[in-house]
Amino acid sequence: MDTDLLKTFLEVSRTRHFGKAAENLYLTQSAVSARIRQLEALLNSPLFERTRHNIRLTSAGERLLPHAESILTALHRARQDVALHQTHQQQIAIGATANVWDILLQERVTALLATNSSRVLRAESLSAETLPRRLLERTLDLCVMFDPPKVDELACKAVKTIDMVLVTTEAKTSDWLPSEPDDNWIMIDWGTRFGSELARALPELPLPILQTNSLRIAMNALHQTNGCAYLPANVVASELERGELFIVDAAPVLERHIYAAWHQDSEYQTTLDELIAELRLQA
DNA sequence: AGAGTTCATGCCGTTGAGAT
DNA sequence: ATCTCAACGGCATGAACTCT
Repeated sequence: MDTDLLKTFLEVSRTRHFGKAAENLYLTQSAVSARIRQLEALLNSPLFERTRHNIRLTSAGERLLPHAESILTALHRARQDVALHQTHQQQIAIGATANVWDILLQERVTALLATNSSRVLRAESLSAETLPRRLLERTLDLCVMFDPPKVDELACKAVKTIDMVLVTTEAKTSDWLPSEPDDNWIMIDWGTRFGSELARALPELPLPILQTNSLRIAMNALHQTNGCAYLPANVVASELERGELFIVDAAPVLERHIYAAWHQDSEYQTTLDELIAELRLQA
């Protein structure tokens, strides 16, 4: 199968528009139309429902989507691997959720690169749902995340424990807890387990004014709204010191474990062990 | 020669202005 | 408020062209 057909399929499914897809691919609309028709003939199944001003994926199209993505990612990786083989280098693909990159990995990966490691890294920020699938497809070698994947083929270990503290932008009394909408409670996605632990620990929490999986968005909103949020103690340490943030004494400190996961049959097992050590991800 | 692309055109649904 | 109709937008198709 020609990968151009898959690229075209992904672009049309992304833009939901033949003309826009054609523009993005530097083709004419009719070329895009022809490619999609060709792919549909190849798979013997319609991939899009064409109604005026509304292109929708059919169920066959929906099923093709993850396959198309992984085929193209795998091909891209294979090309890089072959190129790197000539220089005797290894490429390791690391995936993590946005907030794990923010609070832990970004800084460490940058530090690792600065040490002139012979490894070539590929860093991807992905949703928690996508990470295990990408390990199984072997388009990622190592994942770092809040919730351990429950898949037999994947090995997993807790590599870090982080203390989460409730902070506000203004000092509060010792018995204060957020309970009103005006308290501007900001909910950050620290994994499924955190959500249930939080509900148990603070059942009176109001509805969040913002829910996000990005630490940067949360921090911004926290300062803009004078709100409150559960954040990693290490991240807010300097702001606490400077008096820009305050710990809510009445709220419990919640521990979050961060897990590293990889494929049990990974060909890079030794390299991954070394990498976990170099990234200081030891429990 | 064959595959892929462009160009011109057709078909059909949507939109919006004007008439009733 | 509803209807009509022209203009527009968007996908499909076939002939011609280009490239390898």
